Amino acid sequence: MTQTPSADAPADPVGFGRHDHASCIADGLAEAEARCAAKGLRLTPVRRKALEILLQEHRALGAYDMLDRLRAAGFGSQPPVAYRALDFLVAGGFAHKIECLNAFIACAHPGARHTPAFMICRTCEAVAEAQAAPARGSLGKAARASGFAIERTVVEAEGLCPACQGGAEGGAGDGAGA
Amino acid sequence: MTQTPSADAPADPVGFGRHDHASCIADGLAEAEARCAAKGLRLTPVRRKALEILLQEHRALGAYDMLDRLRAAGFGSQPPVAYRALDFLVAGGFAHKIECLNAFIACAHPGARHTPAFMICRTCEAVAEAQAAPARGSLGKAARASGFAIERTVVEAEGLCPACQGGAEGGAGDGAGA
DNA sequence: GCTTGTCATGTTATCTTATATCATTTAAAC
DNA sequence: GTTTAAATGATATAAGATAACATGACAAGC
Repeated sequence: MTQTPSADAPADPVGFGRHDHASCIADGLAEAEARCAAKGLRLTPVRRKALEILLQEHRALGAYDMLDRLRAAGFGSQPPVAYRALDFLVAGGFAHKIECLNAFIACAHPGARHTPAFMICRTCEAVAEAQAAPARGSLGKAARASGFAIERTVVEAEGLCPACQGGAEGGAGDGAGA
Repeated sequence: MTQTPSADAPADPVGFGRHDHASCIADGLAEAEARCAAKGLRLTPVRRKALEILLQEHRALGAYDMLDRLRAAGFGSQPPVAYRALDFLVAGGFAHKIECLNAFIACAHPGARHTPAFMICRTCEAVAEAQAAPARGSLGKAARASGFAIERTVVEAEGLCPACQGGAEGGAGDGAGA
């Protein structure tokens, strides 16, 4: 079931479009280190490793998948190990939880105060993060009309990414252009 | 955007504020019966009871809460009993799943083909359903820009309902009650 | 009436996701 | 170096969800 990308795929099929994935990881870690230093947060080894694991894929990872990988990296092997690291990353804005998958993904816009929205491919499981402004649309209108005070929003769209449309739905195909 | 309060909301967010709750239940059941008859779906006793249970509250119910109530009503007591009834209701558009709560709620606009959005009070747990148009806002823009084809959206807002703002957070107002 | 196919239900078992709790260790502050 | 707070390790269990199979209800066809 596992598709282990990034092992031998030169161009990552995930993330909707090609990009310099190595810099995704390096930049994400550097950004997290800088922000933790600035805010007095402690990016401990297990937390750093968890973030690195998330950054390796543009897809959401379940807590137990994370746990497996942390264990493989020599960290503890009980659920709280993964959940605590993930909680830290989410609280610090370095990762997000995808509610409809019960899974976690590295934040694509760390540092920015933002309201994330996610596009989730149901075939290849790639996830792209966009900015949402739900409070400005019909939801915001309904909230104002009813007096509801929005504190946090969850916006997730499930569908097909460019590579998985048009019959190439097996996903993961290298040659799949847009 | 327009900020006209309360006057022009096309679909009122049932759940916050007082209303004839008895008719919520009666109307919901009648609507479901009519739509099942029209579509050849079977609203069996356990399914009907599950819908009635959901309609009794403007808040989300976990599958195991549902199971408890179904058991109390004389139906089976194993998880699939609740999950099957809930699956039927969700598939038929009579109920929705609130992803960030892992819980279920009766649809407030049955019959209408719609993209629901939810406002969830973190204090009293009341949930109101509104209409969303996520594909028209920044999410839709991002989807078009990246070539992502949206099939389903999850839009949920967590915050405080009118009754729970301003110190009266015990849910004293009980806007959804009786 | 009986058979057959289909859908729904009951039940067992198991799997996945998540948290409470307490002991121990590490890092930092003094 | 001692104190203190935070982080980690480990055990146990709660909560959410599904797979698999047996039984039952009911309509269609013989």
